[in-house]
Order: sequence, then C-alpha cells, then structure tokens
Amino acid sequence: MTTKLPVGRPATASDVAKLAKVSQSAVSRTFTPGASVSDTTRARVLAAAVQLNYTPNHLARSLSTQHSKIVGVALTYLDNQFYPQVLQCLSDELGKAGYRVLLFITHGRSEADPALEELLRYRVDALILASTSLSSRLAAECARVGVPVVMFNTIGADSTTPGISGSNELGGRTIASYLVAGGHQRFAFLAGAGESSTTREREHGFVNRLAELGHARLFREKGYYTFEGALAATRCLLKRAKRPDAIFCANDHMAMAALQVARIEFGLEPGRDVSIVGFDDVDIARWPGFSLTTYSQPVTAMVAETIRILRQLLAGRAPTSLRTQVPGRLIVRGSARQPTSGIRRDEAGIAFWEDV
Amino acid sequence: MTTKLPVGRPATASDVAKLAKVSQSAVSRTFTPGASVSDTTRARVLAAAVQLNYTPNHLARSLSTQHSKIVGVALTYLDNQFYPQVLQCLSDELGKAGYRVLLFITHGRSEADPALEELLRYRVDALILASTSLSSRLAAECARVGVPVVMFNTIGADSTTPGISGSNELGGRTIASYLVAGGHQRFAFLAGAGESSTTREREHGFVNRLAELGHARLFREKGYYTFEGALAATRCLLKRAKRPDAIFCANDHMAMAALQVARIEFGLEPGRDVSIVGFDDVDIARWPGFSLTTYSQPVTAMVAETIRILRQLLAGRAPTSLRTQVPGRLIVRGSARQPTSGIRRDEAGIAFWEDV
DNA sequence: TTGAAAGCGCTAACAA
DNA sequence: TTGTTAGCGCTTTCAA
Repeated sequence: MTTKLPVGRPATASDVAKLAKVSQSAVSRTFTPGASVSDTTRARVLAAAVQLNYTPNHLARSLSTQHSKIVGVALTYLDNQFYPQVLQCLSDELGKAGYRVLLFITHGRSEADPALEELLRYRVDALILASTSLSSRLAAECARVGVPVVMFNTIGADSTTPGISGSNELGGRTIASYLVAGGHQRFAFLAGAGESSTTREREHGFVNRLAELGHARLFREKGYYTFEGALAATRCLLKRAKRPDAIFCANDHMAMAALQVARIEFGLEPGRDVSIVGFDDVDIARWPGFSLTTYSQPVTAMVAETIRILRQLLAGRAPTSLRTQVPGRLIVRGSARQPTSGIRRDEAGIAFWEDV
Repeated sequence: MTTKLPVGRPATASDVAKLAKVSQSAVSRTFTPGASVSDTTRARVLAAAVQLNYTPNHLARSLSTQHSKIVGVALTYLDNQFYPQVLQCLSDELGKAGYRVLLFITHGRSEADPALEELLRYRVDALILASTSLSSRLAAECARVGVPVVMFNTIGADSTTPGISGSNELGGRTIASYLVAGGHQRFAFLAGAGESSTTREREHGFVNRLAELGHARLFREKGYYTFEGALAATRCLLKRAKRPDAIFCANDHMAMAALQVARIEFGLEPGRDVSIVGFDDVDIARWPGFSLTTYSQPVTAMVAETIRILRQLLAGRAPTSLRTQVPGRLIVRGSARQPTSGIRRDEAGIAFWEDV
C-alpha cells in the first residue's frame, strides 16, 4: 500500500506512469485540462498520483509552454498601507487567473537595482510595476525582451507602457472644489517626491481648480511620501504666522502624519481648526482616530483594470488603453470642514461629495 | 552591430553560443560562478550575451539543479501592519541569500486552501508559514514531500516543524509586571483567535505573572485579530460597571482599536484613565496619535533567525533548534500609566522597561 | 579548458 | 484514446 516516495525527491510524471503502467504522456494529459484521456486511464493515473503524492512541476512545464504562470510585482515600500492592500488584491486576482506573484521589493534605489535584473532570470510572464520611484528604464528593458509590463499608480516617461492610475487630476480638482465649498481661504499642498507623476497630477488638478475658483495654493512643502517627511513638512506649514486653513496631502500616508502633528503638536483639531485631506482612502483612513477625508483610489477596481490590461498583453494583443484612469470619489469624513451641501451617501452608507 | 533578438523569445544559451562560436556548455560555465572557463572564452561569451541581451533562465536551471531559488511565503492577511513589515524584511534577506519570494496570501480559509497546493507545483525550495491561522496540516504535507518549512510567529501542533516566535510567554509576564508596577488593579485581556498559539502563550504568561503578584485577569474578550473585532471587544470591556483599568491586547493591531474606542467612544485617555498595552511594536505604534506601549517582536531579528534556520534546512541539515524565541522588550510609551521606576533608555533613545 | 551528450520534468506533435 | 518522440533551456558528467 505504501509505496514510499524517495525522500527529498518529489515524484515525477514518469514515476506515476510507471506505477500506473501507462505512458508518461498519459500522465501529462491527465493533468492537462481538456486533454483527451479515457476515464479508465485517468483513474489509474490519478490513483498512482495520489499514492506517490505527485504534483506536476510547474517550472518544468514552463520550459515547453513558454509561460511560467508567474507575474513579477515590484514595489518600493510597504510602509504606506496602500501598497499592502494593492499587493493582497493583486495576489488574489492573479491567483484566480492562475498566476502567482513573485515579489520584488526594492528600496527606492530605483534605477540601478540589481534585484530587478533577476526578473528576467525568473522568466516572469509579466511585470507589474507598482511603485512611484521605479524607473521607466526598467519598463523599457522589459519591453525589449518581450516581457509585458503594466505600471500601477504611476506613469512612466515613455508612453508605450500601459499604466493604471486613480483619477489624480480630477481628484485634485475635486478636493479644491470641496475645500473652497467648505469656505477655506488659505491652501497648502503637501507634496510627495519631486518627480512622481502622481504628485504632479494631483497638484496640477488642485492648483488649476483653485485658480478657476479664484484661489491659489499659497504654500507647498515636500513630505517625500514618508511619514517622517510629512511630519516635518506639516510643522513647517503650521508654524507660519498666517498658517493654511486647508492642507491637501498627496497621499493618505502623509495625511496621517499631518493630522497628528496638527492635533498633538499644534492643538489644532482637524476638521475644525484646520482641514486635512488625503488621497487613496487606505483602510486605516476610516479609523475613528483619523476619520480622514480623502479622495479614493479604489484598489479593487484598479487591480481589476490592471488584470484586464495584463491579460490583453499576455494574450499577445495590444492593450486597448495605454492610460486607464479609475474613477475615485471624495470620501467625506471628519478631517476637513464640510460644505453645507453636496454630501450624499451611497448604498453602503459611505458619505461622499461630488462637484456640481 | 545590432543582432536583433527575435521578439518575444528571450535569447537562450545556444543563441549566445552560436554567436560567440563556442559550445553551449561554455556559455553555461561562464554564468556559473567558479566554473572553469578561459578568459578569452568568457569574454567572447559575455560579449555575445550582452549583444543578445541574454539572461540565464532560472527556471530551466532549476530542472537540473533541483532547486528553484524560490521560497514560498504564506500569509493570511496584510491588514495587520506587522505582516507587511515581516514580508519586506523577509524579501530583503532572502534576496541577499539569492532567493526570491513567491507570495501566497490566503484568506483564513486556512485548512482547505487550494492555492496552497500550488506551492508544490512551483517547487519552492522552502516554505515560510507566517500566518497564525495556517495549519500544521500543510506543514506536515510539505515535510512529507521534503519541502523544508519554518513557521514564523506561530507554532504548529506538531513539534517537528521549526518555528520562530517572539517571546510570547515572557512578554505576557513582563506586561503583567509592568502593569502591576504601574499600580493597576483590574486587568483585562483582549484575545486574538481561539486556537492561536501566540494568543495562548501571551495570555498564559500574563495570567501566571498576575497570579504570582496576587492579581487576576478579571476580564477576557476575543477580538479575533481584526480591527473591527477589537473595537467590539473593547466596547464590551469598557462599558462594564466596574471596568478594567488595564487592557493587554494580544497584538498591536487590536490595541490600536482599543485605544481609539477608549479615547473616542468612552472619553478615556489612554495612559491616564485606562492603560492599554499591545504586542509587536509595529511601526505605527510609535505614531504620536497612538504612542502605544507594547512588547516588541523585533522583525529584523526574527527574520534573521528564520533565515538561519532555513539555511540549515536548505543545506539538508537538521535545524539546530525547533523553537527559536527571539527576545523582545517592553517599549514604554504613553498608552499605559508608567511605574515610578525601572524605565531606561537605550542608545537610540528608546524607552523600555525591565522586570526586576 | 573545452565540446559532446545525457538528462532534469514536462508538453506537444505525430503515428498508431 | 494512446504511446513514441522530439524538444523546452539549462547543468553536469565524460572524454578529448
């Protein structure tokens, strides 16, 4: 009964074939969905497989099929909760599509990161670049060797790599409208890192809309997308003689810092004494201690779009869109003074605001 | 000059060999550290490789070498910031050791998760189970097929799988001592999920030490390791007629919830009106808005131990230890009333407390 | 130091 | 429906 498998050496298709007294290809076919095998053969193979604890070697398969069913996901840092959320969702959805995630966490050393060379060694079927500081150089390199790339939450300098993002520009505009509608007068922007496309677009929308409404972004500080950076930046902002009454932070992660500096170091209650708005709507933004008003980047929808584009690429087709912007909403919570009108609730009871 | 590589088909060793006018094995050797190749051959191969943009196919290599240089990391959820931190550190350290992380995020459906079967398909060289709710059944299964497994922050029911954990029991004891030293009288424990070994050990240490000091754990609620669960549990705790004056939460993630419920829903200021202590010392625990007193599980050290054990396993040796407990410290911050003595500071200025 | 050749575990024609 | 056979890209003897 117990055909002991040699320890340390997983059973192979040949082992199974031998035991089942069929050819090795019969085994292969049994494990290939939609291949033609008789019920009897399949049964015998399956029985032998169970006995030997056989599982097809995906890596070996990749040699003949030319696809590894592995997708590389490159991220810069997991401090900002947005990225763990993205990673989790990505892993789930790719899993459903039969792909596994091979993780590449770089450290902002971006350009010359040697780890990324490894991407190619592992013959990932595709690469998802979910990182603000990852270069388009890498994207270009992958394109050259024929590895499909899609950029998540960034856009590269080159416009040939498809990218998925939230509605940065519109989000910035909506936040401007919201803050003006809330009666604010003195606007500040807490920027991320210099070159990032997300910061640029969000600020662009914000500043433009403010201008349309007869206002200006009076102050600007850089938080470099880090918590500590945002702490410092907020201090700069709030210790001014005539301090801003509204701060739009380029992402939630930095908004959390701003919130805490205002409340704890300056005794300013967010939503009453100063308004703070973020971008992303990460899970913890709704924690009661933050109650952060923010423009959402719906992770599920963004990931769905990413997968959609990815599938096109994997199928060898050209992407139907090079720039997919997933709509978000201004989620109304307590960290920014609320306008008297325009706030609605969806079926789930989530309060949001729409510019008229 | 430009020998265009066929699009969609990365160059192979044979392509390079042909171009360099050497044998394919010469190419292989050039890319095998410590193989014997003449300088001239190497140079020609390298030149051809660059020209063709060649990178050795790691997957193909794994066929002959019997190792994939891939380590599976299984996690349940990334909401609790501890796990993203662990993942990042793990990815870094494994990277240094030449391994890549293949991600398996399950959803607490633990036992019967089909995705985990895939682990074997990908012939991971080893598996790191960093998840409270993952079963030892899986560990056993892997052991059976010869895949080394190490459990991170859990211990399985079977004692054959090596595990790395923080100092759960000692941590629980230290927290008890600390709270008693701080003059507390009414103790509560906010548990995680029922079966988890971490909760059990932490509570065990806590309760035992309390008893030694003439106290008892008066209340106990389950937070199921989730934020929402902890919100509810804390409400139960705090709305009692004679409510606890000290709550030890089984991890930081739940302690965050407790903190906010106390402050916002009950108007109790943590550290003054009620003391709340966590476990893990996640990054956000030191955010000014939380200032959470907590017993640390040093991620870097825990990961280092994990890698150490893993390497032994990968080398085919027996692990030097089946249960590695990494020491932590009681990090003193503001969420729990401080005893009058015993608080010290390390070189980095971090305040901690040691039981006498 | 080199090349030829076998084999790693699998898929996919191709015949039977 | 089956088995045979030829690769997939690489490593690793084994001779030369």
